[in-house]
Amino acid sequence: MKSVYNTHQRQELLSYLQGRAGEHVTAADICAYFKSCGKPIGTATVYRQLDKLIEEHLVNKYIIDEGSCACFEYVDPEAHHTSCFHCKCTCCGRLIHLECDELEMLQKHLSAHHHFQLDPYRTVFYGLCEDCALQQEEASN
Amino acid sequence: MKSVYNTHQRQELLSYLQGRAGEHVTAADICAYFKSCGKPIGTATVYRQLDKLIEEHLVNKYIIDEGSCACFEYVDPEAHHTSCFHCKCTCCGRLIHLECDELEMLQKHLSAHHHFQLDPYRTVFYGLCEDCALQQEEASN
DNA sequence: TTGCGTGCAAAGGTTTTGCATGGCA
DNA sequence: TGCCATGCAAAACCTTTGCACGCAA
Repeated sequence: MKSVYNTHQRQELLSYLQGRAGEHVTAADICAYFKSCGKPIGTATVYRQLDKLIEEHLVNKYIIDEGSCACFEYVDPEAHHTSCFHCKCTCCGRLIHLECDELEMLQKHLSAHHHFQLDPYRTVFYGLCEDCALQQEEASN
Repeated sequence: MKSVYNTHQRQELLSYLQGRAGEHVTAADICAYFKSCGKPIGTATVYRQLDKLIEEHLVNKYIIDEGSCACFEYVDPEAHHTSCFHCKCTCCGRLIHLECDELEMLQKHLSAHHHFQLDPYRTVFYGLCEDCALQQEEASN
């Protein structure tokens, strides 16, 4: 039986993440934010709290690229969970966040026809974002 | 105009990867292998060559878990028809090749509705293969 | 009071980079 | 010859861990 202490840091962190629901935040972002606020939170504490919030299903963790850092995102436990997918531009590094029914279809299709249970948290679509695709077109002309 | 030098190290590395097509290998594995052969290849060289092979679409990179190291795997360029997608089981590491019209639909959908040009070579679907999904179900019962 | 949480610093691991040398074309 | 590739070591990077102290319950 593990009790959860409602520390000042935990409250601040959770509140910050809730305020950015729908955005991706890195551990470094979080540390930088609280530092700039004049109420810094230790890096280790941020990671430890994030781990706990993940276990409580209040936060999701996304591994976009190895070598770069992980992204975290608040998930509203009340909201009925829609699958969230990510597109990463291999050119500019931009990360695009998608919630789309068609993509849930993909999930069902893979399950029904290919017996593969897609994990949207791990899966990242790589390609070119709109801007970079346009730039490459222009460059080739 | 970038030319590719066919160095001794590149040949050895490619040959090693081809011999393990269908398996996933880490950079550390590669270094250890060549060291044990008495013809060691520098770590930096391994990473640099892998990057090049990835750009040439001769090798795919897989990120199973953050914190652990990336996996690499040879992909037969002949086997690449129009659109070939890869599914990687995050449990057993199995790699599944998919050719499916529905997945081409996905590509078109992302392009049309999200202005994102999907790169099928880079993109890997992560999730559970049939066997591992069944095992996890049994385990939870 | 109990024991979990915090912060700092140091360690851990993989990957990247600088620079001089080596080798392919 | 010109340029790319290599190797070594050091740096960079994110993340985890050890330990003493602080603080919620």
